[in-house]
Amino acid sequence: MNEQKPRKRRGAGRVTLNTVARQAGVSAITVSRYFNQPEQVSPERRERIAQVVAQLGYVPNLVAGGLASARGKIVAMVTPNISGPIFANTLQGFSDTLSRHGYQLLLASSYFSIEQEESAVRAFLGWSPAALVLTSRFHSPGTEKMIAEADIPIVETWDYVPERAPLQVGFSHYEVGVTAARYLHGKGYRRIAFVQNSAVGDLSALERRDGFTATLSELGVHPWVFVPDADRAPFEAGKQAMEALMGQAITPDAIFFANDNLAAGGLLAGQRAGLSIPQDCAVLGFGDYPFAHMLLPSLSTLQPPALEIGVLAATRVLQSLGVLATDEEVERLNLLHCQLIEREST
Amino acid sequence: MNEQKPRKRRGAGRVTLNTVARQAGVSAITVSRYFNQPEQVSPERRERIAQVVAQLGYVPNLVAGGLASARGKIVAMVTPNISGPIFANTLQGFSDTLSRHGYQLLLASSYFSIEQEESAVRAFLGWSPAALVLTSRFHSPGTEKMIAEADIPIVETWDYVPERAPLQVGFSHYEVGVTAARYLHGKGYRRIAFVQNSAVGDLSALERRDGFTATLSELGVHPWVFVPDADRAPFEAGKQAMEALMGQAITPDAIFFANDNLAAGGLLAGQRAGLSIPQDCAVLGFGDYPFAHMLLPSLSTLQPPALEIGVLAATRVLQSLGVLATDEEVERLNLLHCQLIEREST
DNA sequence: TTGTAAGCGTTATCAC
DNA sequence: GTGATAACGCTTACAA
Repeated sequence: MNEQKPRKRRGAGRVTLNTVARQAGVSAITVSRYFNQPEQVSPERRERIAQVVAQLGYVPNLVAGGLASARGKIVAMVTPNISGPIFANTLQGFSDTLSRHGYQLLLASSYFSIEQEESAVRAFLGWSPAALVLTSRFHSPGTEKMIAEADIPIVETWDYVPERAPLQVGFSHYEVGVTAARYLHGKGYRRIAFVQNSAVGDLSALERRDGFTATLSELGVHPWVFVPDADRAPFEAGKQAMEALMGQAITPDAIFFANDNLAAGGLLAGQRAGLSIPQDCAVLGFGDYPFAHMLLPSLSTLQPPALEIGVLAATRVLQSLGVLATDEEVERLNLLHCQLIEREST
Repeated sequence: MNEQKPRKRRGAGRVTLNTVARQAGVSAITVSRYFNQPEQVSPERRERIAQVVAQLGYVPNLVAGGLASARGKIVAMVTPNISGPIFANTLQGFSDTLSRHGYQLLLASSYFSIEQEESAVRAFLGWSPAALVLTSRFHSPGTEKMIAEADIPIVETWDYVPERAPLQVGFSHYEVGVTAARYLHGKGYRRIAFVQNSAVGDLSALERRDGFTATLSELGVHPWVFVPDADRAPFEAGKQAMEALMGQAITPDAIFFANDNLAAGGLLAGQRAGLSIPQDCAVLGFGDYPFAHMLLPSLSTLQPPALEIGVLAATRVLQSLGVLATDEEVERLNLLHCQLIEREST
């Protein structure tokens, strides 16, 4: 067991606001104002303080500031995962927009588990963040309680549910399903299947399915739904789906996959089996993952406004905090839309 | 201009350690111990406190704790980007390992700019994080100064430079170049080119180039280096490179691209021009991006230990903090290796 | 095992 | 425009 490196506690020797104040011959609060409301400090003192700050290499202690003001310049975000192709762009847009305004990002991932989300939210709240951003609308009762009581702006992203209390920045997954169904039906396909995501807990994907199947039924087409084994990686699940579907007596002429990873697996499995796509079977994905345009044939898909969600969520947060100006009240409902990207696979 | 939502300052009504202490009939410090050294609190009080905490929904204020102890349970990380395929896995591994031990991740991206990195580091230091993790060894003088003076564990990832002071968790990019050169030469290729990254500031990619060209020279092969236009997206830059290289009088029989995005662009441009790969020209990438195995032909590439870097970096951080046990001193030098993934494109 | 007292470094409040 | 003073909610140090 190694010993924790001994660090002097009571910040002995640390450069504080007081050190700067003494050196500059002003009071601590003036230095504080120099950082927070510089216009309230006379130009001469401003210059003097700037000098001392540079000379001493003073870095404001934001922890102390956060405690004193009960409002740290931190925004917390919980996302299902970081490394996936979906949420990464939202994260990037969110983080960049925030940091441009001096806010820091506290991040955790939930892996689509509402329990993990709850524990992340609980830990975050201890840092009294300026705002909290969640992904999707599905939370544990504990999380619901915390966000109801938290006295900070809460934003839910990716989903869009007007009747919920938090700010909404997202799109309707159901609508995505509707769009996909109309599109495939409009292209003349009539034996149409949906392939579900193998990741348990991705409830939004089920809404896409519901919109898809309901619309097909309305159009008089009986929709197939294929559910891959729960433990498979998406790419493998896509393969499994394609092999299973094309091995039947009656085969589909178009398949809508719950996401592009599944679709890519399906695409390759189809080609390996000698199918020509889209002639024998069209393939439609969801997500417009980075590789979608690199496949052969390139993958038709629905592109979610990922980056836009991140930027807009950050903007609404900053507006709620009064950092960014708004003409009127902060827009609570922000409905964005997916874009159908037609490529070669349909 | 909208007004900042008025929030009570002096946490009026907020549930604090003292509220809990009063309710439980103990002193504040006992409640504090209940959270930090539960074994020092008698079972009866422990149970009583647990009850009250649950009943009041008390959430410890980590900001106050951080200020008092000068050691917040936050670890800060600066990465070139979040959404790219490269660093995302490192980030994920890092974040997950940390959060398993109750530490939170403070994150910012630098976009390969040492100025942005410096400003992120400065902001982070204000939160007095328990540790700081950077990507690569290239920093501004200001950053160097801060990390030299900061009294916390510093880790540099992805690069591996034993002579530097911070903990190193990474691999040798130069060695990657050497491996690639030997591999292509060993396969019998003799007219070999390197395609540089279009992203300015990606200095590690230049080290791969150096290892590659130096090794080829040693092997008696004259290495080509193609530099795409600086403003192009990687995929487009790869296309440009392939078209330019194959348009010459003497064409290469193998190309090593600085990363898989470039390689994918090259691959598709080659196929579109009617080349068969690898017969007419072999293509080797770097990164093993998620799509590498989905391409047709699938892309041979060098796979960096991305996730492993993240997990190991977090482990070393936790060991340095005494959270995780170590037999001896914390390993300062952690050299990992890339793996050559041979697929169809070579 | 438990408690008391004294800060941690900043900002809100109010007075000048 | 500037300053003195008292918090913010917790943990360290020391005592019992």
